Amino acid sequence: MNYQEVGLDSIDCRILEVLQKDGRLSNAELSERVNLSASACHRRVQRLEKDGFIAGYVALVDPRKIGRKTTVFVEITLSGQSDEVLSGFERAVALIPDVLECHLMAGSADYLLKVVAEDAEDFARIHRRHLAGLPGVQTLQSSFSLKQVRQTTALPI
Amino acid sequence: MNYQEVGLDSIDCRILEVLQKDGRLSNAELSERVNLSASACHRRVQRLEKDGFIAGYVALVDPRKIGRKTTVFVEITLSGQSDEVLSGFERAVALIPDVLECHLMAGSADYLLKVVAEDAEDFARIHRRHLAGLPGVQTLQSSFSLKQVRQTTALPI
DNA sequence: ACTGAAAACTAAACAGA
DNA sequence: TCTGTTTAGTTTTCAGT
Repeated sequence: MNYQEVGLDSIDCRILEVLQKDGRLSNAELSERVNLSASACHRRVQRLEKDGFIAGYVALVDPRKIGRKTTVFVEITLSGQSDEVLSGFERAVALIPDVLECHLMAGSADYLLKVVAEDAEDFARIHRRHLAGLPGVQTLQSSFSLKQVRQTTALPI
Repeated sequence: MNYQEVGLDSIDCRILEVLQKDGRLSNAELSERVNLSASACHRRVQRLEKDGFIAGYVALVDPRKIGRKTTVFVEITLSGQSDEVLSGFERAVALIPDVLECHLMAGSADYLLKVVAEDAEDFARIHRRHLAGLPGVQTLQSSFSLKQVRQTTALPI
């Protein structure tokens, strides 16, 4: 990344790198890791939060531990591509908690959804109860993930 | 979710729900939100961490703010599906920081990668420098996301 | 940008239901 | 065993230099 283009210096980058790995670091420890006084560090973090570089802090829950062992990618084609069809679909998708991601894809009017389910049977239920009934759906194709080889929330800085 | 099956009670679930939205809540405030004394709450959180329900805490960095405006899903077919080919591929993929996710997909020996880039040109660079040279790659198809309709790290509990 | 003090928070020990 | 109370030690926050 060329960090100067987005208004950061190398210490800001370092702060983001560290907090992306451990969002609960105390300011005291963070400041040590980036070689800054605690107060200077604290002010930088506040600025990064205020300016939206840090969108928030979250706890990551292990999906397998709570029984969500299955990830499915669903490709959906809509029957039309008017703004109403698209935004009606998007509003409806946003209400399904099992859908973690929804992307409008280039090329055709296709959406790619990332869905988490307990198992294949549970996905069938989600499919029936939530996906099949989405407004404007023309085709719908599901691909199951067998194994998550890599999964990170940390962006390269 | 049927939380009892995974060894949680309704308060544990509530804690996970809350921490998935705000991972930096103080124990004092968390305990208020879940109607528990601070110490009881604190012990539950520690248990959830120790038992791996909480995999960690992270700061979420806004990809657009740091210039990563483009998400691309890449579908890769390997030339073989022996364990060596697969694990060689997986080891190599894990070293590319631009690849946020890599899934082994059911059906064929296909992988689905989620890649973040600054723009299409930057993706072309990543493609050339990192993806094309991955061991065992047979075919490689890229789909660009035009718009992130929904993006959450919070699992439904 | 640093210092120091007040306020808030954490984490452990102890006690009761 | 689970919850609540107390307490000592940290950390955060903010005013002053």
